[in-house]
Amino acid sequence: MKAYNDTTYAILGILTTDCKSGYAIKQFIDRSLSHFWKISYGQIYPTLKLIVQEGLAEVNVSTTSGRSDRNEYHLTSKGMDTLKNWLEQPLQQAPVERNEVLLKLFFGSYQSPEKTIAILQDYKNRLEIRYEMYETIEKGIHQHNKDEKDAMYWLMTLDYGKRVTEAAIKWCDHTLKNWS
Amino acid sequence: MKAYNDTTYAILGILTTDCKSGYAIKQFIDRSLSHFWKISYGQIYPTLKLIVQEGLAEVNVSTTSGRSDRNEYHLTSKGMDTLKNWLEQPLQQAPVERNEVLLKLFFGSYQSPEKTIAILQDYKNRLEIRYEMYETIEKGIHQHNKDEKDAMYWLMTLDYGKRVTEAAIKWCDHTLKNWS
DNA sequence: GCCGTCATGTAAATAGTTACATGATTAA
DNA sequence: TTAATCATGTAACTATTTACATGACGGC
Repeated sequence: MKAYNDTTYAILGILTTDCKSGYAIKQFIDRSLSHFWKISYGQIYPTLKLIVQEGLAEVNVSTTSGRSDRNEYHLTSKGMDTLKNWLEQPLQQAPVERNEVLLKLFFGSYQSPEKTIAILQDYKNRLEIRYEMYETIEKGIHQHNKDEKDAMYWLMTLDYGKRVTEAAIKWCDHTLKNWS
Repeated sequence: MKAYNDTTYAILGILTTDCKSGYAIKQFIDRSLSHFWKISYGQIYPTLKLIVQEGLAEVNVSTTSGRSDRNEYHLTSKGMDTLKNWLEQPLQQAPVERNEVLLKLFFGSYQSPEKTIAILQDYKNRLEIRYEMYETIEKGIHQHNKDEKDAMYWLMTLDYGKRVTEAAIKWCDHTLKNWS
């Protein structure tokens, strides 16, 4: 079976929900997937074109009064098979997360401790904002998608985000404490 | 002050250690930086060329008997200033870590629970291997770089890796328990 | 009339990996 | 002599972001 990149599979997956247009996909990603996957329009539209070319989805124009026309993409059975096949494949080598904070900290001896502390404090603030965002998304799922069979899986990914973010916040606290 | 990409700053930072050639930089990254930053030769050599063009380092050929000639790069004061200036800059918007496991889990309802469990188990194994790698690097720093002023900072980045990985492992356990 | 949202798309630039090419030295 | 390590580099490809271009509709 032909292989595609993960971004293509992400879009195939989203097309199983009721997000069917490029615009709706972008919104879905920003609202529900953004803690572990981001895609820009510059990737979405060309990828949708590819998906149709490959026969993984069919497109039809939906005209709703009071709205711009939208292209609706519907998975074909070939598209669904392709998605399921990818789900079954073993994990690829995990790409290393590039962490700008750690990179700066690594060379911290060329900087005053005050500056390093400021960076850590800033990072901690960002992590806390992120944690709150996860909780907001979580509440949204509990309220609006409680019955959906997908909801449980979506909540698991959020739980991951919360746990890892919490550990990072604790590391900030611990590291900051070593200086005071 | 002119801006470069983070990979360029990473290389400038490494040139402050006693790794002075492209080959030595690659080894240093693979041994000490690989848990949060990876760079391939395809980036290192062109970037070193750029660094010299920009006057951030000077190159001279070192001939050691019984070794191939190696190009040694030495930071200029302009290079050192550029590094220090970057260290002081506030953090950029943190790029989202793309996580293939979470992406597959997100669409887990299109797969049998057994397959999902297998993916989580596989992920947990990888995380455990990664955790052990961190401990190995940590021991190496304790033994060989104890006196270096950088060592403390290097250990902090490893502590981050360990804490975050531990949290991810616990999430795997917790998520797997929900199915059994 | 203007702003926000809905909606689709492309071009150029940037970033990064992979595969390839080359060649010296050393130890088994 | 052959494999491993040291050493440098490029070309092609893949991935991705950013900035731009366009336009409709609804509400203030």
